[in-house]
Amino acid sequence: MVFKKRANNGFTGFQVPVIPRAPRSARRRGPLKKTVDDGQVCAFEILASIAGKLLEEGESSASSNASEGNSQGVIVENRQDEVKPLITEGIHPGSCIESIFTREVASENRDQKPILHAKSDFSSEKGEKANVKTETVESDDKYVSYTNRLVVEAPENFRESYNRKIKKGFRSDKYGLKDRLELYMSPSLVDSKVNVKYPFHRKPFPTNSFTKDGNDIKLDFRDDDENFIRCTKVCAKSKTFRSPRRMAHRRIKNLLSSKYWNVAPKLKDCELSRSDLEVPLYRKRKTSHGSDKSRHNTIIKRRKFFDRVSGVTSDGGFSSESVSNSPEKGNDGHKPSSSAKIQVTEESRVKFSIKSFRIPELYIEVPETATVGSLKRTVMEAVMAIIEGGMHVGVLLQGEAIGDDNRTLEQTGLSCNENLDTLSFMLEPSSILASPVSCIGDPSSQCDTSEPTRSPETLALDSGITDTIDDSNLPIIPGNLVENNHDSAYSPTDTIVDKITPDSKAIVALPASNEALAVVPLSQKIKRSEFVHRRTRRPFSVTEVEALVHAVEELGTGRWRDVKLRAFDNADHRTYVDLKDKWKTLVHTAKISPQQRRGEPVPQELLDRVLGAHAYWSQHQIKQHGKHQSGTLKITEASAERVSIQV
DNA sequence: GTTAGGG
DNA sequence: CCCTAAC
Repeated sequence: MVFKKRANNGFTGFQVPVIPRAPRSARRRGPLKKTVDDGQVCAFEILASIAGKLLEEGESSASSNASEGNSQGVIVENRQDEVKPLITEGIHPGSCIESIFTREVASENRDQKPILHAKSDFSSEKGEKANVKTETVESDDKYVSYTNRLVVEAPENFRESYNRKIKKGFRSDKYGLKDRLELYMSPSLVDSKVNVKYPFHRKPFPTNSFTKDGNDIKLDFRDDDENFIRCTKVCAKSKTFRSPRRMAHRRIKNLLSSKYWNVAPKLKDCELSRSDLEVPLYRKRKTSHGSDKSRHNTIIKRRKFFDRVSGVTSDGGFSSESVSNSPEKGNDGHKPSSSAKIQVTEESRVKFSIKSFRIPELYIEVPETATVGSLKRTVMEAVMAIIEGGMHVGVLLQGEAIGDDNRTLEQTGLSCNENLDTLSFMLEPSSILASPVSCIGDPSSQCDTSEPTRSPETLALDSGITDTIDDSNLPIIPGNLVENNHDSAYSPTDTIVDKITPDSKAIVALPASNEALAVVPLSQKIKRSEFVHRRTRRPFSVTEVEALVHAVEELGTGRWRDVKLRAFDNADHRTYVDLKDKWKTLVHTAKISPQQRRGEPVPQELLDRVLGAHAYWSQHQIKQHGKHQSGTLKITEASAERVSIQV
């Protein structure tokens, strides 16, 4: 494994892959495709490709609209007097691809079930037909009565030939599909607005989507037939997972459940091969990576990067195998260059198999009208944002970070089964992006996770990072990151693992072999991380400003908690301190000339109200003291007054 | 835990 | 947005 560092930029191992020119959102998604183990995203991508292709070919306006950009969705207004095909969409054979039709109706109209006719003629060149059926899921959401899901199942042979074609290239003209799937909405749906979503439509992306050439890490994911097959299989059974039932969920919180990225490295084996006793006691460090082979290398099987939505399985992502371009590629292993000062009396192998990394708590908010597709993208971007920032690995033993990176596994007690049970790995984002994604505010606005996640911060590790990290015996232990390049092998340069807090958004890998343990180690006794990074910047939208102003007008400027509760109770990412700060800047903004203002312009009307409220509460704060509601000011005059003075 | 204010 | 003193 060769992690190279970029000049002055610290550890960049897990930054975004360099993907050519493409919309950011598209780029972000890239890496995921090949990384999903269970194939879900894989399926999505395939579908996306097909859909994209078909849409390209499609003549309908809906189709062409949808194929633009990332195609968040197309709204088709159904006319009463006609039954017209709403969409033409490609379906991934063998999978339960959903074609999401949400019907937005008021609750009183719920009895009027939408009818979705699926005219299927999804057949391969050989004439194998796919089964197409629709399922209508009744939503418990008031505004989305029904969601129709389209399920397409193709015979095995169909699937395979299909996939084979896919494999040859997404741009192939032949997908083995003769016909398209056409959906008709029943006339009974008159005058209800029907959203036709293309949740999975995306641009095809290159096969080697997670690559970084040059001096940086190169992660190369390549699918093979096996993957595709597995992919489809899994998809078939993952229906429920993708059920759009709750697509209108107002706030999806704890979407990914686990509070930390803890997960379980499955420590299958802990085998100590006693065959390497000839290893020298003192091994001279070699900074040249891996020229010196040895069996002392760590074996990490490569897996996919993500484990469903909720999981980043890492072992692939970080494994040496993934770094296919390292000069040492093909080498059986590398001498643990960093072990120079380590006394190795016998060489043993400890195998680590990290099953997956889960994603920490993510807060996501989307409008009720958001599509499942956009939700997925949102989650995806949130996840990618975290990953892009780069990560570090820490090792926890029985919940406690192993601080001494110079110790050998053996010395640390990691070479015996007992301890392996309580071993956990931890990924820490270099830049915190804990929960940056949200789409509250006006629903019309695109659910665009703006703000590219801040560029990875330079880490404390910076100076300590090695130019190359050998795929040595401790590849996932920070010590390697820190030590390799330094002769002072014993200098306690380890700062990472030392302090990690439960809310440090760390990703922790836990032994999967023991479910019970999967929850244990991280929660306690972990110290605070030094890598407490800033939250991502999230500019207030006009809508939010409006809400804030309104609340302050009523509550005054000294009750931020109340303001929060009243106006931002469901916006978890806005703390009352945030609101207070925002108000502060609002007041400032209102006072300066429009030319000096930056960011999304706040309507002057709002700024006027800000000044008005500010003035009012400045004067009335003292009087108000104990009282509460009475303060509901009528600052109309005050405002005007103020404005005239100010302007 | 909240507020208020400087950074 | 962060940090923290002060309550």
